[in-house]
Amino acid sequence: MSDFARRLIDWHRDHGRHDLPWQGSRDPYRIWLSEIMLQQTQVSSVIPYYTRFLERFPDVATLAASPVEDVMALWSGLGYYARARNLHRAAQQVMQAHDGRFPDCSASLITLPGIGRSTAAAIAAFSSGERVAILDGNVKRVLCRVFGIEGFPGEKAVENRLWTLAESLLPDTELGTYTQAQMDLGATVCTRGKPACMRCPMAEACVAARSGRTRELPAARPRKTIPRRSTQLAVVVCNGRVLVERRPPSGIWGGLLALPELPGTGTTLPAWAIGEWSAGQTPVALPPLTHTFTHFVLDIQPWRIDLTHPPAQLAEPAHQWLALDQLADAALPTPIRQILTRLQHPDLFD
DNA sequence: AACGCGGGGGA
DNA sequence: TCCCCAGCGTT
Repeated sequence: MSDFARRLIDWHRDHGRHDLPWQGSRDPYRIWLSEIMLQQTQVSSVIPYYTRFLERFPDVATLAASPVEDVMALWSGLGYYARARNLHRAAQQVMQAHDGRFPDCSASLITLPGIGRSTAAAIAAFSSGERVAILDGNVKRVLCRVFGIEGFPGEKAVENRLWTLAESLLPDTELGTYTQAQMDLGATVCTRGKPACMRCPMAEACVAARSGRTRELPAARPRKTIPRRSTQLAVVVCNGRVLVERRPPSGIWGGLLALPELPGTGTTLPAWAIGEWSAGQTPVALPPLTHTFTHFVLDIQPWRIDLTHPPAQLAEPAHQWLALDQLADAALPTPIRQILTRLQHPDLFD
């Protein structure tokens, strides 16, 4: 066994995380769910979602048979909503192609939507002990530092090198422990900001630690200036309900409920929109907010429009009325939830 | 305010 | 095959 793997497994016994809700089960369904939620998302954020999700969808058959809207609603607030859609599709694929038994080998897992090479390996290692390498953000950071790998890990050539390295380090046994140990080391010791090298089992051998270069490794993503966009949203309120619109399946907030967008980028509401929605009432500008995505910054100007009578029919089939006291259960992205929560509790600052 | 994070899909 | 996209929490 590589010295790397041996030290990691020994370290994990006393210093790894052993109390996560998805540990202690070899059920690939549960492990799969946790791994999908953990993509791009920290453990502490995932835990309450994971618990709620399992209560509502205890097995793959239940998940596959449920409306995708229910899945989206339980995912609301977690981000990267394509994960939820893929999760639902994958559940149906398992029912169809695998007779309802969730696969536990990486070759089968990788054919399911939302599961790539690293996630397939993680699920397989945890549920069946298969000897396959993972390469998530934690592992990339650890390998770049310990072995002094130069270059941005998102770059193809660097990533290929990391995959080869990760495979060369695999132990012959204890794949589940080894895999968890890598994740734990990256998450609790070899962190991005201030790594705790004093507590690290690799410190003596680590290129970055020995040369004082933990800040330089792994190399940062090349900088790009991100664009700024602005949008105006209609907050049409009637009888304690608000008009919401189902977003298209892909793109920003894909599949979630959001507020209808008003054309124009200025700070005044276009005249035609006033006619269309407000039936002569004066729209009121609500406090604007700024939401930051990875690739752009979005300035949002919400306009409140109160209707005394609901329109005979909604303008678009994607529109529906959402009761303001049912926000908690709705599939809303974070900034929309913020606007509507503020609307219902004007005295709360959240 | 900038950064990091796995996989899908389009170029 | 490569590159762009996505939403939140952390720093």
